[in-house]
Amino acid sequence: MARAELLRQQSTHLVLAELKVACANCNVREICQPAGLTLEELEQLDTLVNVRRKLKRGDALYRAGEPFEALYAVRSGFFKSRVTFEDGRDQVTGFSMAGELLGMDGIGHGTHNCDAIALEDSEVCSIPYSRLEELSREISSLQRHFHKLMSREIVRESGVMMLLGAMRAEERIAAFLLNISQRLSARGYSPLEFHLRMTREEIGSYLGLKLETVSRAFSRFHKDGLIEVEQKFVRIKSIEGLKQIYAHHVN
Amino acid sequence: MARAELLRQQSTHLVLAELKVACANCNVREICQPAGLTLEELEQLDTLVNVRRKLKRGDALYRAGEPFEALYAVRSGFFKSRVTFEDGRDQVTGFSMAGELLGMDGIGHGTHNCDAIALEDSEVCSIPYSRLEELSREISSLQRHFHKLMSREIVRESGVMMLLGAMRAEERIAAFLLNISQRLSARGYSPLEFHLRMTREEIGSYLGLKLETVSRAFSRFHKDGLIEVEQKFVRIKSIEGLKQIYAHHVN
DNA sequence: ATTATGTTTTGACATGGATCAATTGATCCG
DNA sequence: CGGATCAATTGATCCATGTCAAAACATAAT
Repeated sequence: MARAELLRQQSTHLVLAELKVACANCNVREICQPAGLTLEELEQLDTLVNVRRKLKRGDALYRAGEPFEALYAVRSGFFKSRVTFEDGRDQVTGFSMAGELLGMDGIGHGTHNCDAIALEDSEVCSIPYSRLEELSREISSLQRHFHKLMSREIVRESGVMMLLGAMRAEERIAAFLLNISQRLSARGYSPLEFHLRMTREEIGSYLGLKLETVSRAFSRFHKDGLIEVEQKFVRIKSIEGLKQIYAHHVN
Repeated sequence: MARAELLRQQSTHLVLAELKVACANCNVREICQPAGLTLEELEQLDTLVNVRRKLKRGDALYRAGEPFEALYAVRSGFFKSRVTFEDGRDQVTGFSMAGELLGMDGIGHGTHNCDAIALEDSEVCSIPYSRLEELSREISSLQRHFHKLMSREIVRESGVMMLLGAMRAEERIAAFLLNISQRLSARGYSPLEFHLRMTREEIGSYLGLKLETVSRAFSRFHKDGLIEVEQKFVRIKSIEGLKQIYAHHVN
């Protein structure tokens, strides 16, 4: 065996070993590690999640139109997804934080349908889609898990349609804050204090509102004692108060 | 073998035979029959799509909260999907016509997330989900096909988010008409003349508008010579004109 | 057929959120 | 450090769409 080949193999083994350790310790296991895997299956999984990628704030993980090859598990950081219209208008379609899966829009037509932009320095694990297909034919719990993630994305989006189609400005913004709070909480962060990674304009785009309206709602909530805001830092003073904003509204 | 058991088997065979014929002639093959299947695989597929169900106008195919068991291929007819809010407000999240797949929202949490209501007498084939999982582990083209359908649902919904979040009333309605036209066309119907199966109110709910706004837009389009409308019947006089309504708008 | 119920159209008016504009405060960068 | 750029707040005004109401029309029920 040629010396170069030996070196390459060693280096590959090193990388795999590192990853194995990394995956075992990964704090965002919920994506790549469905429950009830055998040891053998776990080792196969190590061959699935194979490449890490670091992004700086503002970098695109992928862009609309690029060929689709992999899904991405967010390990750390924060992303927005955005679709752009022919005439230049765009719409933020979602925000993704650590532990969430990105890129499922690309499967249907083989090219990405939206841009995924890092809102802070971030790190993702890429999951080559063809390998995921193979493995999920062999490991039924992986298959089931993956289907659930896709379906939940569908459900998430109908929730946003509800926001956009049937709620008024302050309701949307209260729902938005509660949603962020709940997702952070599910990942072990404080549900009551957090830094928003996106601008008022990006929140507005996501919610179908102008940035001024978002800002005014924040001020209003502050005046009513529901939150404290200082730039991107938010402290929720009354979860219940926020919930009432839209629970309360009659028809 | 007991006589009853014999009878049951015969009857099962009969049903399967009927279905085989039906599936082979089915005009909405795009859901259940990915390209490139072997004969053997085709026979397996016959065991997948096993039950037909007829619905009258107004019937629910399923309702939010019901346990999820199957996906449904619309064979004929027309459905709306609808999510309902705690306080009673609801939002139409989509319309489904023959050849489209319904129910993918249920996979993620094991219960349906929305109601699917027949807007006219309709017929569906049900596809038990557990069987689909099994089969798509064996037939990779079926697996791939199913993943594409789910992904396209995600993409469809981001398109609706775009409508709701970034477009004005007349743009939304022009886009809606063009979308219906294009889907009918893809299924061999006239793209220029069709019956809307839903009310102005349902269109409005889907588009985040009030029924009066929908009605006024139709009148406006008629006045401008873009369409003819008579109740639920629509004739498109100028596809280009409709396209310009939103292509035209500058930021 | 006749009545009852639901759907659509159209007008008059109200309003929530957009737009325009000015100021202040952050953050980046040479 | 100092200027430049970007983000956020707040006020004043406007307008697209919602709301309310009435009439015409369509469909279903008796």
